[in-house]
Amino acid sequence: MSASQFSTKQRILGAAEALFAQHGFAGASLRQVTSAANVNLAAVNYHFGSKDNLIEAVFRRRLDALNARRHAALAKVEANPAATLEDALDAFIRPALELALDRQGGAAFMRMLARAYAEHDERLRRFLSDNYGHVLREFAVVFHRMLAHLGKEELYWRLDIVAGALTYTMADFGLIKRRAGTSEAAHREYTIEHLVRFAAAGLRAA
Amino acid sequence: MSASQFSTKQRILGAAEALFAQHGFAGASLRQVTSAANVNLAAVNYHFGSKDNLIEAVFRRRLDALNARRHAALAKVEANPAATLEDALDAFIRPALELALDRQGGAAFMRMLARAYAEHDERLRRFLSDNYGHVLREFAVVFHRMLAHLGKEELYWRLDIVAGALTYTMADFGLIKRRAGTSEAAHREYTIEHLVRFAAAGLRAA
DNA sequence: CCCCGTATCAAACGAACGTTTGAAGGATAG
DNA sequence: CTATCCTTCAAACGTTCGTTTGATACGGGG
Repeated sequence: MSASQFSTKQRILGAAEALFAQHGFAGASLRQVTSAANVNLAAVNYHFGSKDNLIEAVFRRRLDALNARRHAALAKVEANPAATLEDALDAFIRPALELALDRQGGAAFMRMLARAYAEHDERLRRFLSDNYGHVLREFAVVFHRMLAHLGKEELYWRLDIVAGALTYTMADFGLIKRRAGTSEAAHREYTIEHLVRFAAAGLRAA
Repeated sequence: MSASQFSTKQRILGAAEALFAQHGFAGASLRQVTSAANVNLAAVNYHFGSKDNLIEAVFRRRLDALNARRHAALAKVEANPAATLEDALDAFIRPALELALDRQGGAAFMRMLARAYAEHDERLRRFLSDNYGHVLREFAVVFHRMLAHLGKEELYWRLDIVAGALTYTMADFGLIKRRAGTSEAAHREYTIEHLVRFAAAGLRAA
């Protein structure tokens, strides 16, 4: 049979991620997911309990690592007295972009994340805020220190735009083919550099 | 009865817009829509033919006017030899923000638009591109002239970010309460000015 | 008056949904 | 070998979905 080397749980998570990215949480059915994962329909409820729990598990699988890497990168920025706004933005962007460009469904995950961001679903927002909000708040503190000339209201409003722009853009990156003749590493650095410059210009604008 | 002053068709369009914004196209059912609109379930298929046609009608009702206003504003920019990048961005942003801040469901429409943008649905993309893409291409030409120092690839990529950021942000504006003591007009101008400056800084960044 | 096109209605259609059930497999420990 | 636990399976549960149907009411033009 075509069952892959991965466990039932992992196959479900991978298929769900891809289908949620493509059709949304309401639009992708458990029958589509289990069929794509080559597992029985009942396996979802056996391993995850419910569709909602499956959705949370799909987030958790990637966000635990992403959040940890962002946190570590930000800690290095905070330890460096000469760190710039660009360094802080790099700490935010680089882990996400590396995830978006990996070969194991990371691109699908970023598209799913962008959809979730746009959905404004209250249950999902609370889940994300409760489990991963603290790192984002750490970033907000650092940005506040680096952009002290902006009022708190003005800063939050700009961070909102930047976060939205970055989420949108990185979600698209898995889809954009890179320029011919460039290595993946070069493509990643090129992209990060431009995203950082773009975001920094917007945040600093008088 | 509580039937409003509007026709059955208009009541369906209004209810669908609000519910699509909140729950998405797959997540909002025709039973929810017709119940909120106080019309019979069969009215949707009678007046619009299908759910997909209803979705297109909801877009058409707002986008015809929005696109026309953007086109007119851009024509003024093109007629003015001294026009700046900020003027062109204003022509793009102002009509959308006025729509987002109107009192007749415009905020819901912008949220719906942002969701559609994030969904990457092929059918919907083709519908939007076929019906409203020509004005966006006109904007691209103007931006290309005003940012001649950027390569074509670089320009498109930045426009992509800016369009995403603006879509996201304007979708949120209907939800953000304005600062106390400011008139709606002042709030709108304040917002437009900052969005324009933010976008211009990102587009021009070296 | 009757007719006819428009509009609304309750009711039902088959299909697809998330979830549950109970039996069958398959590995491991005693 | 038997007993036990974890996993998988086909089948069915009740609900909700988009859509269709046929009857009913309404409103001018012949």
